Amino acid sequence: MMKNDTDKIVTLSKIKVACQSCNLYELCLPLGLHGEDLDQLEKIIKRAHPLKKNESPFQQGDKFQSIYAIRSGSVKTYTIADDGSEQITGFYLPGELVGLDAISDDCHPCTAKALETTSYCEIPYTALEQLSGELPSLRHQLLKIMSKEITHDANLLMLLGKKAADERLASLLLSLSSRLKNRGFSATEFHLSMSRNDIANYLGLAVETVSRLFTRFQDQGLIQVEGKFVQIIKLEELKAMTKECTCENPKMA
Amino acid sequence: MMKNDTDKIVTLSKIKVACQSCNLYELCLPLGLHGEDLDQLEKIIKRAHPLKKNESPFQQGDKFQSIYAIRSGSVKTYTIADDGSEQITGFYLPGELVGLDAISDDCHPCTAKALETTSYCEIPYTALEQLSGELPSLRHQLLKIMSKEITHDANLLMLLGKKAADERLASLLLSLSSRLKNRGFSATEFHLSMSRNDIANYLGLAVETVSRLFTRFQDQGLIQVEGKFVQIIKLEELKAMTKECTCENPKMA
DNA sequence: GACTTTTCTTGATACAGGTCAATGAAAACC
DNA sequence: GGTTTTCATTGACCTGTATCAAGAAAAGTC
Repeated sequence: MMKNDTDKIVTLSKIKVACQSCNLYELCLPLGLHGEDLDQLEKIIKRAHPLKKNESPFQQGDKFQSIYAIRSGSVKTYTIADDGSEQITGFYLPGELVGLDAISDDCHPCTAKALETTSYCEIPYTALEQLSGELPSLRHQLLKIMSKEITHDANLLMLLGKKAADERLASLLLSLSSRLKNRGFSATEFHLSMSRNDIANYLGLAVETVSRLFTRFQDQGLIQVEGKFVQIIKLEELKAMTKECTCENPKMA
Repeated sequence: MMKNDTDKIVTLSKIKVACQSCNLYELCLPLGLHGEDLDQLEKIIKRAHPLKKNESPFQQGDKFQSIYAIRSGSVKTYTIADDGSEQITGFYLPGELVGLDAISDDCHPCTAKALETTSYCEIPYTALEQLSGELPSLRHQLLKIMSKEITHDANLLMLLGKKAADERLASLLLSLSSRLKNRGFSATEFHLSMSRNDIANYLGLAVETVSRLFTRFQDQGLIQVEGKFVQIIKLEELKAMTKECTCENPKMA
């Protein structure tokens, strides 16, 4: 039963999709582009074969060539430290761009790996940077997306720096919920394409803690879990949870 | 004695400095620009009066107008959550750009505050975005700086997600050390312009923990501390500290 | 210079969440 | 279909760091 649901979500895509007809148009790079301009962008975009689960479009240390727009499926990015420990830096959903962190050093600081069957568009960066010189809308949108990535990371910092374990998990669930909603999926029922281990790693927790939290949330009637299938029952309470932090010092200026 | 040292570092700047003669040229936005192009960039840059300690160039929620390049001094950025708790998202040194996270929503998601007397250049964003269309080098450098910000945040995530308290403090000290070095200051002796409280907040720790760590590091002979003045004695050992993480699972693929 | 306020340090105690260990449940593989 | 391997859950225990409390040192203020 879960398998079927996953497939339903995953296999929306056909291999050959133009930006014009892509339902992610509003979320992705081409937002604001039309006619001739959009054609130009499409000309530089390569559409590759979908990735199978666990395949990587690029590895940490690879020379930076392209950024990648997820079309369907999902991807995680992670860095491996010198000591071999892995830190997941993000989960990416359809319409999101992966690889923007490679621009500064011309080399990918993290590895991307498909969490499930995932199709994507490859956008050669040199061409993109050049084209963004000619198309103000594209330039605008690119900078905007990069800025959003910075904001997102800053939020995550807040999360890892200050929040308790339950608030962290709640935040992740809410983030996925709202992003999925924006993409036309249900905000209240969805599949987690990542493992408990991935979630724990991302949130800076132990797997056991994450597992316990899922059952606790369920006991509290906040969510309904069955393996990777999650149903959010009390969205508002989850939201409240991420807000009412333990620390109560409103005097700080 | 500490006051004097601080002043020495802070008051390098004169109010009117053109990018051409600014010693931060290599680190800042104009990198790669010359002659005519550099003139164009300079034309849009405003140079404002220095900020006194605790003054803010912008506040959380302000409409986004400009990004800010620090010329001398230093700045912290922080967000205030709904519950009033504050999370510091970054410390910025000369040559670094503050406010890039505001591009995506056209509104500053954080407040910036001077940690000491700080001079800066204000760069109106609309003009910058437009100009970056005409000047490939500028466009390149802007994207690069934004990408670096993303990478930096990702590192910090790693820090807060996985590392123990002592590794976090070591990382911060090393980050400051190397950034100061790049800016022509000493890598081994410097002032912390931020309070212990700020450090603790940034690293997701309690002030008491930070304080204890400073004394412990000193007892271990790693550093020498006197208030805000820090001298790094064993740079290599500090570096080793940030690498040898507790978790030893090199089997993870 | 005395007074107030803030910042920093140090000690004692408590608890959230990590670690270890064991079992159950899915996937993956042959 | 059974076996192996990976993943998830649950319990018992322990440790690092937060919290509470109190004093010392700086930094502002008059």
